[in-house]
Formats: sequence, C-alpha cells, structure tokens
Amino acid sequence: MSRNQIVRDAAGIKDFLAKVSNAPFLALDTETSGLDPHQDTLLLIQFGTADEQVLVDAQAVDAQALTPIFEHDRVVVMHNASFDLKMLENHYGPLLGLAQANIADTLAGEQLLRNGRKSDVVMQGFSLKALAERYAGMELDKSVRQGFYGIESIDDLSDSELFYAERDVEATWKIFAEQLPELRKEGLLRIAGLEGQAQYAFAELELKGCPVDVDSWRALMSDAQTQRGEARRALDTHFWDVADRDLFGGTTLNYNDDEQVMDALARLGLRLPNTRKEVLLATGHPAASALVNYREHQKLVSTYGEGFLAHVHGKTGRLHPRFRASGAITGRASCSEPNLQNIPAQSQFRACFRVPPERRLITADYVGAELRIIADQSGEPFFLKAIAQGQDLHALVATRLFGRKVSKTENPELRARAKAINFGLAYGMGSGGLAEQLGCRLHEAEQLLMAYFKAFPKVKAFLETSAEEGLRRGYVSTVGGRKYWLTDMRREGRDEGSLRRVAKNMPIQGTNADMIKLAMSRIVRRFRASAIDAFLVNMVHDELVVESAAQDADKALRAVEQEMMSAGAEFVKQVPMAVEAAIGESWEH
DNA sequence: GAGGCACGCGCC
DNA sequence: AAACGGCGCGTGCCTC
Repeated sequence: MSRNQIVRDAAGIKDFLAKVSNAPFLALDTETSGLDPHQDTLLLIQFGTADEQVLVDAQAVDAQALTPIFEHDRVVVMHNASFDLKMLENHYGPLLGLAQANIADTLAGEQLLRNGRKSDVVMQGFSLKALAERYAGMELDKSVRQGFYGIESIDDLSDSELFYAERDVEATWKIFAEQLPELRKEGLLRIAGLEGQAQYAFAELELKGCPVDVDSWRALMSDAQTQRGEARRALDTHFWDVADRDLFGGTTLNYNDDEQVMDALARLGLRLPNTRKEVLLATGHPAASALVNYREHQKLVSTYGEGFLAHVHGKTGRLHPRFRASGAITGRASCSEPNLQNIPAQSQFRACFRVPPERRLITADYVGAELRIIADQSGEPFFLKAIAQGQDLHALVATRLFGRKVSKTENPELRARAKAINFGLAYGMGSGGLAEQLGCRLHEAEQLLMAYFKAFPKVKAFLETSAEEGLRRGYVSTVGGRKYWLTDMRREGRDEGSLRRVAKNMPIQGTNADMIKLAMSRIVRRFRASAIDAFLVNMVHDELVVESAAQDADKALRAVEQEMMSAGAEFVKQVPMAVEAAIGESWEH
C-alpha cells in the first residue's frame, strides 16, 4: 500500500472503472473528518469490488470526474447510503447526479432480512463491522476510524488508515454479494430496490434540513412557560390541604413525579390506577383537570423548548434531523434529533416552520391512506364504491351502521363513532379499546363492532386472514413485499392477542410506508430531471413537505401530486389514492 | 455521571 | 382498566 494508489483525476477514475467493468455492482464508501456535512470535510471516496479498490482524493477531483461512477446502469452499494450520499451531495452538489443514481444499501438489506427475527442469528447489531464478520469473516478494526476525526487533508492519513478505507469497500461488496441470494430467496429484492432508491431522498431531508422561525417558536414556548407557572399555582391551591408546603406559598409536590401525584390525588379521595390523561379527565375532579392542564404546558416546555431549539444548526439556521428510513419495524421511517414527526399539529406550531417570501412550502398528504389500503386489500364493495365515487366514507359507514342520515353536519357524533372504528381497525382494536375511545359501555362497543363486521364482512375477513396467516407462516408482509417475522415477539413471550394485532396492522402501516418511500424517491428524481428548484424538508408517514423557489412552486406541487398518485397506484390497485396538496409559506395546512 | 427503565404524551 | 399499531423525548428514579 503506497500513496501513489490514490487517484486524483478523472482519468484515474475512468481507468479503474474500465478495469472493473464486468463487476455486477460496485461498493463505495467515504471517509470524512466528522458526521456533519455542514461542518466536516469529505476526505476520501473509495470504491471497487472485493478484489480491487481505488482511493480517490475527494478534495482533488470535481463532480465531473466522479459522475461515471454513478451512471444509472451501475449499481453502487453502500452501507448506510444516506450518510455517504449526504456528504457527497454537499461536497459536489447536484452535478454529481446522485438523485438519479442506482443505489443499494447493505444496512437496509440487512434490516429487511432480519426484520422481526434478529434472535435467529448471533447479532452484534447492523454495523458494517458486525456484518463484515458475519457475512465475510472479516475483522474490521474500527479504532482506526478515530484517526479521521478532525483531519483536513488526506496527506495526513497513514498507510494503515488508507488500508482500512479499502477494507471497508471489500467488506461492503462481499456483504452485498451474500445478501443478494438471501433477499431473492425471501422475495425481498423488489423492496430492497425500493429502499436503495429512497436513500437519496432521506439524505436530502437531512442535508437540506427544515426551516424554522426560531423567534416565533421561542415566543410560543415562552407563553407555554407562563401558562405552566399559572397551572402550577392552580395545582398548589387544589393540593394545599393534602401536601407539605414550601417557604414560598406553594406545595413541595413535584407534579412531574407520577408517584407523588398519585399519592396526593388519593388524599383528595381519587384512587386511580395511573395518571393518564383520560383517567384523570374521567374523574371530573377539578384537581385532575388542573393536572392535565399543567401537563400540557409542561410537555411543550420540556419536549419542544430549549432542548428542541438546541438542534438549530449554527451554520444553516435550520433543523437537520436524523431520519432512519426503516426506523419502525413496520417499514415506516422514524426521525430524531429533533423528531420532526411529532410536532404539535395545531396551526400555531406548524406555522413556525416558515420560509422567506421568495420561497414556498408545499405540503402534500395522502388522504385516508390506511383506509384506502384496507379497502383495496379487503375488496369490500361498499368501501370500494364509496371511495371510487369520492364520497365521505366515515359518514357512509355511519349511515349504514346506525340507519340514519349522517354527514359532516348531520349527526356528526355518529360520523365520529364510525371514524373511530375505521381508524381502530388498522390497529387491531377490540371492543374494550373502542369503548374507551368512544366513552361508552363495553357491551355497546361489542354490539357496534359486531354490526360493523356484519355490514362489511370482507374487512373482517381481510384482518382475520392477516392474523391467521401471520401466526401460521410466522411472518406478515406488505404489498411491496416487505416482511415482518413474528419470531422475536414470540421469543419475548408476547401473547397471542398482541401478535394478532401486529399481524393486522403491519401490512397496512407498512404498505403505506412502501408507497410514500417510492413517492419520495420519484419526487426527488423528478425535481432534478425537470430542473425544478425544490427539495424535501420533512416527511410524516403520509405527508411530505417540500421547499421550493416561489417561481417553481406550481411545478413542484404538480410533480409532488403526480408522483404521490403514481406511486400510490403501484400498491393500491382497486381504488384511487387521493392527495391533498397546497402551496404556502409555512407548514400550516 | 452514564445507562436503563417506566411513565406519560407529542405525532400518524 | 395493562390489552389499539408504530415511533422519540423528557422526567424521575434506579443501578453501577
């Protein structure tokens, strides 16, 4: 290993590609001085096969030199591709053509293969090191990586560090070579392809980040803090006679400590099984509702206060969360640091996610996605017809169930009941849960469910078949072919009811995830292909948020709508999907 | 001081 | 009233 194996120009890259032109795919990895593309440096790009690798000085080459690597007829395999894509995109810009590249991901592949059955193999996690050991018998010494942190140029890298960089390529290549037949055997090739193609979209989400108006947000949190103070004083008056008092006219109770709160409530005569909101409100006691009120403001201040704002990036002034493309076992994405998938839905909060006047935000939702999936998968004629005619399904179901005219204005309480069942279905809800949800008697909920399934037998059949098949085969799957094995749940001793609910829910929730991931990958490609100045800034399970230049907003909206619809049509065949999209300056709907 | 757990609650 | 699916985060409390 010597320094002259480092390539610093387009010719070197071309020569190497010619040498490996017969390889079915190439593996690629990068070395960076840190994890933050806006802060840290891309040092090395290494790629190749199991036998031959090349190191590219990232600082010495331009996008033009690298484009041949990512031509669409070549599969480029990475481990946790969104990270490398993020660093590459930031360093070279859209010229590199990453949005159109044909990406495969060994991390995504492994997650698909092991989803719900981690306990089948000796797992050391999903790191490249762990997979290299298990699939290729290779020892990767990750301590070497420490050497890259803070480095500015590859001239500072030692031979052992360069050797390590090459070994990562070799390992990634070998892992993918082993995963491929496994994926094929399990029928996971299609979904693995979809996951690979979605990596760039997730990289874009993280890299571009989400715009937030910090001053407006802080003002909301300041209000919450004030109201939390008032709420705490109100609580003190309620508990004054049953608690110790401090020197400042308050009680010594810590209202954040459920045990203390439960004891204090008991002294007021309220003996509760827990201190959940519904249980507190059901008592009708003023101290209980005061506690609910306090908690609401406390939640805002703690979860969405300074800790949240600490994630605003010093250089970009935006939020750059981490998205895990398959963070949920159902195939849904998850988001953290900060989580942009649980921002309060009230408009004053969403309104803080705002762009300057020359920019626009486009919000686009799948309308009733899960219900449409249920309709499609079950083939329930009543559902299919109502959706095809664009009618209000909740209202129609209510009319059918209760024998009375129901719409959003006539008997809306009956519509709400039908809606509760329609939603609950996807979660495998039983009569107990429904009674809780509706605040009615158990036997009333039982009768309601019976009437529902009698009216819509194919819905019942679909859900029960999911549960039965899941238990029999040991796994459930989505329309996109994603699988979820019940192996780990069984080993954890989860009861059958729990398994059945998961088996009912995963195909629905997971198909929704398949669908929006395909939409995302098509949208980002379309933006590039059509030279639309727009990019993704958030995704919340069945909703996408896109930022665009004001003059491109109409085109961006049409692209988002069309791609969401066409992606939906690949998974939901019997009914049309519906997308509600709007252009604005904030995330407010 | 770090890590893990239970709880409660924000979202879909 | 543990039993409605999937997440991440803050708090309090525990152990090490």
